[in-house]
Amino acid sequence: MAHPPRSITLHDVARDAGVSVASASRVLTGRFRGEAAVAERVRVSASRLGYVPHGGARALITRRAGAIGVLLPDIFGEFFSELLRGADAAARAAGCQLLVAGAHSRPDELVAAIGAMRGRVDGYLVMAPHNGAQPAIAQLAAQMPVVVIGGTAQRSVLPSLVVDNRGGARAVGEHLLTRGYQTLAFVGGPAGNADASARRAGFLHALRDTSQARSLIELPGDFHQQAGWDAIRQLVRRPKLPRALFAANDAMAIGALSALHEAGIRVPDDMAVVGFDDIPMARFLAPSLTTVHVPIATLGERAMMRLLEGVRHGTHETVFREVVPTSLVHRASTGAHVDSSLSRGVA
Amino acid sequence: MAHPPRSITLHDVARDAGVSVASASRVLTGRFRGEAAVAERVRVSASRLGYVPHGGARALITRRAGAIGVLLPDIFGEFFSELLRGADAAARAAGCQLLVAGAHSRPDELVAAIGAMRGRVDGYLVMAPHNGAQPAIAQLAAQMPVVVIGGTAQRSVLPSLVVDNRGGARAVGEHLLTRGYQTLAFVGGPAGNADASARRAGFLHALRDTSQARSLIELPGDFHQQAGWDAIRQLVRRPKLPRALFAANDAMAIGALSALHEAGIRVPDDMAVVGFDDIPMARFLAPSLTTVHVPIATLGERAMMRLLEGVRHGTHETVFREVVPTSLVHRASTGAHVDSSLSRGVA
DNA sequence: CTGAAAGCGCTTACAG
DNA sequence: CTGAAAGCGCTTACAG
Repeated sequence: MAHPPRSITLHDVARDAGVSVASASRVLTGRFRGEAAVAERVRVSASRLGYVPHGGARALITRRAGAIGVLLPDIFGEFFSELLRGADAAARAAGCQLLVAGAHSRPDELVAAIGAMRGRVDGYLVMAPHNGAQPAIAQLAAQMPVVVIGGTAQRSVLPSLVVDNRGGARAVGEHLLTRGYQTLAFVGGPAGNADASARRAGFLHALRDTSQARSLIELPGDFHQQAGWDAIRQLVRRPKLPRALFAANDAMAIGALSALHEAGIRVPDDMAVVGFDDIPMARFLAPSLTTVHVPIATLGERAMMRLLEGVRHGTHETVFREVVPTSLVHRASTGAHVDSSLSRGVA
Repeated sequence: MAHPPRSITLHDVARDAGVSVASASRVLTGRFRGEAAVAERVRVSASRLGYVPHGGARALITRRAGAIGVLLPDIFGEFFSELLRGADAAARAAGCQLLVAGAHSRPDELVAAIGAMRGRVDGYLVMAPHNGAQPAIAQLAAQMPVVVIGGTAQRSVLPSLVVDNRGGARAVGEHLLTRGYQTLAFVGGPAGNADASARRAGFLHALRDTSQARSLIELPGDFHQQAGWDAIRQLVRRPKLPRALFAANDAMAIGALSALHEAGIRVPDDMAVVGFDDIPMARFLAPSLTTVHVPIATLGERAMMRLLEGVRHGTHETVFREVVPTSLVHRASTGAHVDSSLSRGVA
């Protein structure tokens, strides 16, 4: 293992500026109370020598790593880049780094990732929608500030930010019923995924609340586009096509639109399609996708802000549950008017 | 600032196991040569006390941070999550963490992000397609292992992995000409973006190489969906529509498909559309998108692997330029047959 | 093999 | 105000 050439330390800067390391440290951390000229000399030396503080040494003494661990279930799709974008913005505003790890589908992988970050982060932002991950997260939260995003069981006692999945899905059900759709299909999310379950529950709730006659076909899914595609392939084999399809997320709705297009089934004329998430691309689909808007970047940002509060005040015992509201966005895939904001340059 | 309760240190483990910290350290880092029973005692103590090494202290003494800084121009869209996924996989395989920072459009922001990571990373993976960022990166590379992904100027002397933009774009031009399209439009990328320039150059090259009469309309773009949408709005105002559109990336092609759909212009019958990147969603568009395949996750993975090599051997002086090949994928948006791999469950 | 000790680079009481 | 010194938690020559 070759070592990088020994880099410039505070000692070098201090000597160059003719002061003690203590004074140099004070200047550079803004705690210096002496003559301005001396401070200036230190700053000049530091920048001329290209000094950069050693993060590890600083973390050792300040007991603050200056970084937040971000654990994602899997890194793919627009959803996660949006979430990360929000978290990154909030962390940067607080001068904090992001240590990111993705692709944890099994609880033991999550535990391993948590362990690998120990000692180098001040807290964790965790997205682990699978119910099996709960115990590991709860244990972590007992020792460190943790904020969970989405997908916690109802009775969870973890600090968490959750999307109003039930409310959003219920609005979808009501919308479809109001528009007179009687035969419906639902493509679900991964088994054991709390967000997916809540969306299903909300949708069923809306259907139950009506006296209208209606039928519902449920199809399995996993949040990937292919699942939406497969769902349509299943449906076309049936004697009668349902008039509306609700996919538990946008990616599957996109897959469904693709298969419908290929099968020559018109949307929304022959079948209406609704998604969930409102990823940035949803409005640019053909036809544009009616979906439940989730403020994804804001979700990441809020979660990070609350986590940083906990880190700052050492109050990681505080349990809270903040629900982020959702709203149904009517677009062309359910026959609504085309979203006019497009022409106003909203990206 | 509240401090977390002082955590378990190696000292605690050593005392609990009845050995010196040196021996405890040796056991835990696999350098212990004594009795197996002693080693076992240390391991038991460590796990019972919930010991986790302090990353900062370890970095201080080993001069290895165990993390790689990843600098992205902006975190959005499927492209970046794919790239990150590949980089994450390679880093994890090497037991390395990812310190991620995004949204650097201006060179000075990039410099700031680099500075903030100094002392806590062993190397940098940089994606900074804007030409103005070159000097900052070159300076960085003189001191630390760096690998640049995509978008470097032709004569760059930085270790880099670049996509074969020219070749891919040229194939698009040739394909369109071969199919007899004579009136073409091109939507470019951001000004000063090296990837975008190379794609334009490759496309123009193909058009120049033919004796066929043809016309080309160039439209400005910025890699966002909206730009593709706007491009179509521009084109429909003209007296005559071009027969084929090439967008410098998939996001803009998606925006174009959306606007074409809304305008009632059929794809590919009235206008063929081609993108670049082959993001996972491309095959699920309606119609499915003909585009240039870029192995995005592989790109991130390869780049990380080469970077880690440099870190391991301290050979960050080695300059290389690895070109990742691209290939044109024919789908429905240019009238090709529908991609049959869909039905084989490829997500 | 094993432990006492030095030292990585930094910040911060503690004296002066 | 300012500097010498202690010490954060760890690894690794160096003796024994």
